Amino acid sequence: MPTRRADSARPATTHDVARRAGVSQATVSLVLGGNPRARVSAQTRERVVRAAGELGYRPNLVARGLVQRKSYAIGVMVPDLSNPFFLDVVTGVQRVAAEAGYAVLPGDVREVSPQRHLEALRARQVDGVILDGFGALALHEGALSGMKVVLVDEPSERWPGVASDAVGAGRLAAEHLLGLGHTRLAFAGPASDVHGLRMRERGFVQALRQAGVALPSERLRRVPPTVSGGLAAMKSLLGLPPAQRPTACFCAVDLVAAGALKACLTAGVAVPGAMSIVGCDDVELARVLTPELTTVRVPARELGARAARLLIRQLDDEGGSAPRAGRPLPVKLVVRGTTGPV
Amino acid sequence: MPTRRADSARPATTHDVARRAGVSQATVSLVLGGNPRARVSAQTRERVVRAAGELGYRPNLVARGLVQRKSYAIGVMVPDLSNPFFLDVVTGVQRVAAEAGYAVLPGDVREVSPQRHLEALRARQVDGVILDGFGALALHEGALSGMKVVLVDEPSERWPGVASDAVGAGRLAAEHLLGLGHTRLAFAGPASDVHGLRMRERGFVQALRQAGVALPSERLRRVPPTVSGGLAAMKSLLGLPPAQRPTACFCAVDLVAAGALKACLTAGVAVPGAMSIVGCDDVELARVLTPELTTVRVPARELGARAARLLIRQLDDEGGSAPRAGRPLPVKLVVRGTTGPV
DNA sequence: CGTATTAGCTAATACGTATCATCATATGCC
DNA sequence: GGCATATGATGATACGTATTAGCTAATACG
Repeated sequence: MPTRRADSARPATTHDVARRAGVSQATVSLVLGGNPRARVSAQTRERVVRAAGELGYRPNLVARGLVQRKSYAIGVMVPDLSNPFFLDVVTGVQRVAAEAGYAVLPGDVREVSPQRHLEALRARQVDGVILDGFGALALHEGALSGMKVVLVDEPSERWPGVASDAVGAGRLAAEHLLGLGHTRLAFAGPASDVHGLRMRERGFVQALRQAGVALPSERLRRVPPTVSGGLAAMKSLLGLPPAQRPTACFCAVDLVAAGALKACLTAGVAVPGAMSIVGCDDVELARVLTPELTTVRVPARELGARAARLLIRQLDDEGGSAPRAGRPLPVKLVVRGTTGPV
Repeated sequence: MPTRRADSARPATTHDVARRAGVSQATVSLVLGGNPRARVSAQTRERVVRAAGELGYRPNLVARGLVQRKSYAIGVMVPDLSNPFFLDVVTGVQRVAAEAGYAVLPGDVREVSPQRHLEALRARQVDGVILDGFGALALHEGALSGMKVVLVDEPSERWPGVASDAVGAGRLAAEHLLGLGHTRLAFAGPASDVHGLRMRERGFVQALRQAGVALPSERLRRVPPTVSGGLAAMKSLLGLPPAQRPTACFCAVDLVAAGALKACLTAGVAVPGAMSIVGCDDVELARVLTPELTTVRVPARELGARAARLLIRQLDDEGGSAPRAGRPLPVKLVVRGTTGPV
């Protein structure tokens, strides 16, 4: 009890392996460490590998990180992980990060402020950060100084980013509804200044204007990007006098569309008979609803995957110049059950 | 270009602070490091704090972790983060972990095997792991050897854990449906050997048996714990000859219930008129559906929070004995729109 | 006044790995 | 055989922090 022997519960280190294999710690590091092109004879290599196996050696990434000044971890921050869209983005990041040997520290911002979260990530020496859904708000802070950053759906001069064709998304929704003969249209979108969402609205409005269709402000609803936000928006739209009441509504976020649909169904308004609804994102929920939601698919996973590739390339190229963003990812209209002719 | 001066972009270290404050590195560590009860004069403390502020010093958690043999990070593994229930569990963990100064590395298992993920967590020197929804499968592996572990909804002799009253959940669902006069009942649940879900089934079956109501195997459906699983299950139940067709169904997972509901609605089967449906979990989705889902609320966040507290107490008590699990968390029937009399 | 105690600070070391300069040995070539 | 070179392994050092033993100066005590 008082004396504590060499604790076998303590994980084996390169020193332990070296001792057992009869070589130096440096040699062990060369054999088991990163670069496989180290000059080590096949014989000693074999001895080291065997000893490592026998001791159950696992490299300590913390120690490695300290000396290499690299943690092989990246952070990703989104506004709300409970929105499946953002979860998909993170999943996309995770997939390519895992392949490249990077861990991902996902950050929701519901619980803790972006600034604090960024500080935590920095303290843990993440090699870079992917930011999705933050307006100029968080970006102008010096909180990002000295960090490698990739933005999602947020154009910037300072940092590279990836984006989806948000304007196109709004446009597609508008054209679809116009094509069905709707002229009294409504829009429900988040009040936030998230750039991507603003662009969806802009695309929608632009297409309407080009078609000579008006979007009066009483049919514009700015609500939180949640189901209850959509619920409130549609309730209020349904309360308009018949002459102003829309026959179709574009919701810039699927969750909002889900709320809008629910408002209609509980109010006895037939969908798509009396009200057509178009969402945007194409989250899994869209196919769970009845009727299934017509929406614009935004390739969330691909968005995340590209962001991760962009960041990791930047990291592996050892301070190489930040690569420029590619073209916006195309979006696609997916017609399902919530839209129909007037 | 060739010569590289002291790079001011490199974050300040305790040495830098020490130099600027005119004290030793050790003193800086005493002032800024963990324990605030270090004996340092107010004067030097002030000098150090100011110097740190001027240099924008941030402690390097990697280095600290190396010497303290503690990373202040915990891992949490769930089967599927896209299931909001598990996301809620993780959120609960995150909340209390953040308070205690721990970071959380959430792990989905859809992309990478549990074993690989555990290895990654171990390599990053996490201080402990919270495991949810893994059967005996992953547990009997030696992959957990030497790790501090807390289980969620999975009883074990070896590791402490927290649990919800899964048997009670099944029971509540049964009693509710029996109370409405249903006697031809069905069950749809995951085929997996996840213990918590099995117990939900057991509670349901037990309560039926006590009421003298049979649950013949043709009204038992084992499907993946997803929406499409529920869809398939209900489709197949609706295909039964009228004499065998159930008038109500308990789905052990809300997602399955959502699929079941959709199957009914698209088949023109009135809910709750011709079919009552009870889910389990009470995820947000339950209130998005129309009609809203009657379900049994399982306190996911609280489950995660307790698991985190259990783990962190274990960690802070410096190898203290693993605390025993408390009582199962109570569950609660939430009657909404998918159940009604026969 | 001499000694014991304490407060306040520092030098040295450790954590586990990567990496570089160095050294010993083997091989090539004329 | 003698020299240049390539190969294979090692010792030493660094990464940024925590921590302990120990040192100095000041204070307490008899």
